[in-house]
Amino acid sequence: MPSRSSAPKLNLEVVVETALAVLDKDGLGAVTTRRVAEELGTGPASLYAYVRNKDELLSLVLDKVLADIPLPTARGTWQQRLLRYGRQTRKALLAHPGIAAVAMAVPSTGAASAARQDWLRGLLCGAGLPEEELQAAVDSISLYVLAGAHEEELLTGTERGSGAAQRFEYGLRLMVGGLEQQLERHVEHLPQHSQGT
Amino acid sequence: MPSRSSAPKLNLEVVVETALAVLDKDGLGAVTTRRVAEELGTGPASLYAYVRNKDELLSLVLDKVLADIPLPTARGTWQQRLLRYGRQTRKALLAHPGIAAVAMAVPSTGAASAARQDWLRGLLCGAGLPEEELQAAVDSISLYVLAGAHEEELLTGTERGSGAAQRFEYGLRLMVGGLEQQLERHVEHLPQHSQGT
DNA sequence: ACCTGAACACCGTTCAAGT
DNA sequence: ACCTGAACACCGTTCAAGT
Repeated sequence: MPSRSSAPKLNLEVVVETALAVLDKDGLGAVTTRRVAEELGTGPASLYAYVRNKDELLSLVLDKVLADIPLPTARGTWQQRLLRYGRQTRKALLAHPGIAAVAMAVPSTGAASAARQDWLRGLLCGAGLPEEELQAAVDSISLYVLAGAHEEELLTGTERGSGAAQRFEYGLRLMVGGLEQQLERHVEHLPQHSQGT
Repeated sequence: MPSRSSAPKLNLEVVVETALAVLDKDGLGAVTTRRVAEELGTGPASLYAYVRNKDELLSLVLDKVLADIPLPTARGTWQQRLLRYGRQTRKALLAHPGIAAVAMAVPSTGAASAARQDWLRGLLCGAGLPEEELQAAVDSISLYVLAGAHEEELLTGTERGSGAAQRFEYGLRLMVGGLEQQLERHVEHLPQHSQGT
C-alpha cells in the first residue's frame, strides 16, 4: 500500500526455491549463481542482496529439504523409530540428488537440522542413554545417515541396485546394535533403573 | 642412454607428489591445475599428459596418502585391531587436511584403497562374520571412518577440541558393538561353529 | 533498500603448434 | 611422445551506478 517503495521483485524464499529447483532438475553442478539468477530473470549480483555467499544459499537449500522430511511417529520401540528415521532421511535426501553432498560440505546450521538433532536426542534419552553420551550418539547416527546417502548419490544408475540400500540398512543396524549394547552396560551398572517397553 | 629422445621433464609420480605437497601446505582449495603446474615450472596443460582430468589427479593423491597408512599388527582381538584401524586411518587422514573430502567425493578406486578393504574383510572374516555380510560390514566401517575424518576437517581450530576425537571414538565403538551383536546371533544359529580368541 | 551491468580474478580443459 | 602458449567457456564475487 505505501507508495514510497515498490515491492521487491525477489525475496529470499524464491531464491532458495529456485536454487532447489535447479538442483532437482540438473544436479548440484548446475547450481551456480549465474544459473539461479538467470532462472529468476536477472544477473548473479542480484542474489547477494539476500545471501552472503553461495555457501549460505546452499545451506538454506539444505535446510529447506530437511524441513520437509517427516519425523517418525512415536509408535514402536526406540530401535524401530531409529531405523525409520534413518530410512526416511536417506530416502528424502536421495530425492534431491546432490543435497547430501551439500550436507557433508557445509556445517549443519539451520533450524530444521537442529530440530532433527533434538528429535534424535529425545529418542535416545528416552531409551535410557546417559546424558554424557547423547551428543556423541546423535552425531554418530547423523553422520552415518548423511554419509550413506552421499555415497549412494555418487553411484551411477547401474551400480545403485538394491545393494546400496541393503548396505545402508546394514550399517544403520550396526549402530542400533551398538546402542543396545551400550544401554545394557548402563543397566548393569545402574540396576535400580526402571526399564520401559 | 638412447639419444633419440630426451628424458621427460615430468612424470606421473612427481605430479602427484607436487599436488599432495600443495594440499599439505595450503589446503585442498589451493590444489588447482594451475598451481600444481606452476610449482613444476610449467603450465596447466602439461599435466594432461599424465592425468585424464583433475579428479583422476586427486584420486591418485588420495591413494598415495592411503598407501602410507600402516595397517594394525595381528596382535590383540579383532575388536582391538578394528579400533586401531579406525584410529590410525583417522589420524593419518587428518595429517593431510582436505584429503578426507577427496575420499568422500571421488569413487574409491586405487590399489591402496583396495588393499585396506581387503584387510578389513580378512579381519571380519576371521572374526566369524558370514560371507554374505562381509562387504556390507566393510563398507559401513570404511564409510564411517572417512566421513568422521571429513567432518573433523571442517571444524575450525576452536571447535576441534578433544570432543571431536571422542565422538569419532564413540561411533567407532558403536559399530564394533553392532558387529559383536551380529556375531552372537550367528553363533546362536550355528552352534557347531568353533570360536577363536 | 533493492537491483544491476560490467568487470575482476580466477577455474578446468582443449587444441594447434612446436620439439 | 612429450610439452606448451593461448584460448575457450565457464566460475564466485565486488562495486559503482542506477532507481
